[in-house]
Amino acid sequence: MSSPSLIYVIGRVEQGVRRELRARLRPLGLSVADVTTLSVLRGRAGLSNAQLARRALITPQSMFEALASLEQRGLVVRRADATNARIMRAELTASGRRLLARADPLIATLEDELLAGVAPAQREQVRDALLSAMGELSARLRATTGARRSA
Amino acid sequence: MSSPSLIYVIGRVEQGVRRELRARLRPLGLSVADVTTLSVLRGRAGLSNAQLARRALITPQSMFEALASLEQRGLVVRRADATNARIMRAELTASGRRLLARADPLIATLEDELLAGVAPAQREQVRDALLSAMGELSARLRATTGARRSA
DNA sequence: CGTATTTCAGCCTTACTGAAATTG
DNA sequence: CCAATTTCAGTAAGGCTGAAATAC
Repeated sequence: MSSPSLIYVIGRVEQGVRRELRARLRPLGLSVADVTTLSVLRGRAGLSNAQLARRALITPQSMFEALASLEQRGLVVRRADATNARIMRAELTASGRRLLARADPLIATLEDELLAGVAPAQREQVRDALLSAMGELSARLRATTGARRSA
Repeated sequence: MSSPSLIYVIGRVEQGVRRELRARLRPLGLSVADVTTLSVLRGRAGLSNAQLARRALITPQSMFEALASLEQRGLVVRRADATNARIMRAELTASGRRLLARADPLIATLEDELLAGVAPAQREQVRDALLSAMGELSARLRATTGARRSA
């Protein structure tokens, strides 16, 4: 295989990342999906389930399950929106914030190990390229789902 | 979120890629895992289950399931190795090769769409960086599993 | 005997589709 | 009535651990 497709390489890397992450987060009692959701909420407190789903590029049904689990464990609280009683806005609890803070260095370490052989300037380019791809995918998801407003 | 971790971005992109791929491959009756395995076998006929697993960065148990399904559908054949009757070497059948050929353009198209906003020179760098990361992960997997010989 | 491979069995994570209820 | 959100229920994809049998 002289030139494996980028799609293939991304898949393999993510697979390995997921495995490593899973193993390292287990002692904290956190799954990969947990940390993803908590991280988004830290950057953007008060997002609704639907908004979170759009951000994470998954369906609202899937995000609902992740959120429910986090709420049950007291890592997240959800309160009805002031003007729309149907919308539940979520944010981190103090304990959710603390737990996520303990996960941060584990993730940073893994990232360093992963990119050990990549120059810093290249790392920037990789992130930019992937962010661009994420934008494409996000547009595509919105198109098929019918959602029109972004978070 | 001004600077999302690369780990996070890779996860989101792969998530979206997987969703798109799944939808586009469904008409062919192929899963993402199917195509991954078939692609590896096209490049390297005669790999054993254990070798395939190491290449794909998954456990031999997981690869076994994927292979069994492919064999059942006649897309792959497996024959005992000449010198070691325990080892089953796999390769594509004619129909497996044909089906994979029909999947190729779908994947290429998705890749183009994904990288629409990324310059060709940058694409190279992205692939190189991810290949480097894959190497790190591969070494890590081998370390914990105890496998020593590469495919 | 030790090691690698294959294989079986059970389970977990994570996401999906479909559909219903609520709210603005 | 329509649109968006939340939520429940069932299902699928994909991978994991543990353990047994086989072959060298």
